[in-house]
Amino acid sequence: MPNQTYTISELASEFGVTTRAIRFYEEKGLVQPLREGQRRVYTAADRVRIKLILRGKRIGMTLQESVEVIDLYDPLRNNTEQLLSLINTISGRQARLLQQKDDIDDMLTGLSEVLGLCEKALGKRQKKISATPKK
Amino acid sequence: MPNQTYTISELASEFGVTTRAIRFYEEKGLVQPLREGQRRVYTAADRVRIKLILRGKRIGMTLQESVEVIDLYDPLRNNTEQLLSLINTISGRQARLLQQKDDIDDMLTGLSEVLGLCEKALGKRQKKISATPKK
DNA sequence: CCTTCCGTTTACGTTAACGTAATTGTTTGA
DNA sequence: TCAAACAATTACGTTAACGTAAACGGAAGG
Repeated sequence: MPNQTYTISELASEFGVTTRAIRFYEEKGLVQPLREGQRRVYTAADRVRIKLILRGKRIGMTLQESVEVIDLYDPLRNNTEQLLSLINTISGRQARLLQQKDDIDDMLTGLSEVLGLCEKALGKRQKKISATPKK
Repeated sequence: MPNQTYTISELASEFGVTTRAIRFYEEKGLVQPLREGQRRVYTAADRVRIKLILRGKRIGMTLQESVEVIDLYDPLRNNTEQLLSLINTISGRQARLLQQKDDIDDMLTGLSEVLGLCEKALGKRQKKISATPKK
């Protein structure tokens, strides 16, 4: 079954968003589902696009930025100038992503430290508790 | 010089934001600089808070989320219930951050592939060019 | 036949995070 | 002394990304 299709509410519930959101993405030109009469019919490719858009959102990209990144994959340009500019675009994006990874690592480190303090504080209490009669 | 202070425009230019943004953060209660007459005077602690807020922004957190995370560090709660809830909060946040790292890694992988294709395409041209007379 | 579920369109509302004036001090170097 | 630079307050404007509501259509089931 290679050409599976999806309804809007299937995708909405799969991705945990509202149908309104998906229609909004269409308004903005991010996806262009087929129609069966009035009803929207989403292909596997549409589904992937939406998935990538939501991935972008999770790391703080705007919808426009997400499509920009997605569009880096497709038409595979021709002339040298375009290729060089594409390389620059990609490099810039990679730099930002690496910065984000650093930010995340810093935050994770901080949270782990706090977590350690919490457990230490709880540990003291647990000792007290475990010294009390069981059950 | 342990108690260095900063003016609003110093911090603004250091962090690459506008003074309006920093005043906005104050409106929202994210920082509370001292005053010297009318003028705002920022301590090193204020500066760090702003830095952390901007770090949060870079990875897609709202200002409120950023302060929530920052506030995880300070008052180091007392009773067991609070500690357990704090641990849950932290764990949830860590999970989100790990998800974000995965998202970023996926995107980085994709971009590297496209970059590879670009360079391959350019390589072919370079061969042609390097076969032409130099200078 | 009637209700109950999808689904569609249209349109106004909302929140976050500032931008952009306009106006009014205050200090400071020529 | 006076303009230039920096700061403050007030207030309206803007963009993104949907939320929410109203009103309507087809189809499926009891």
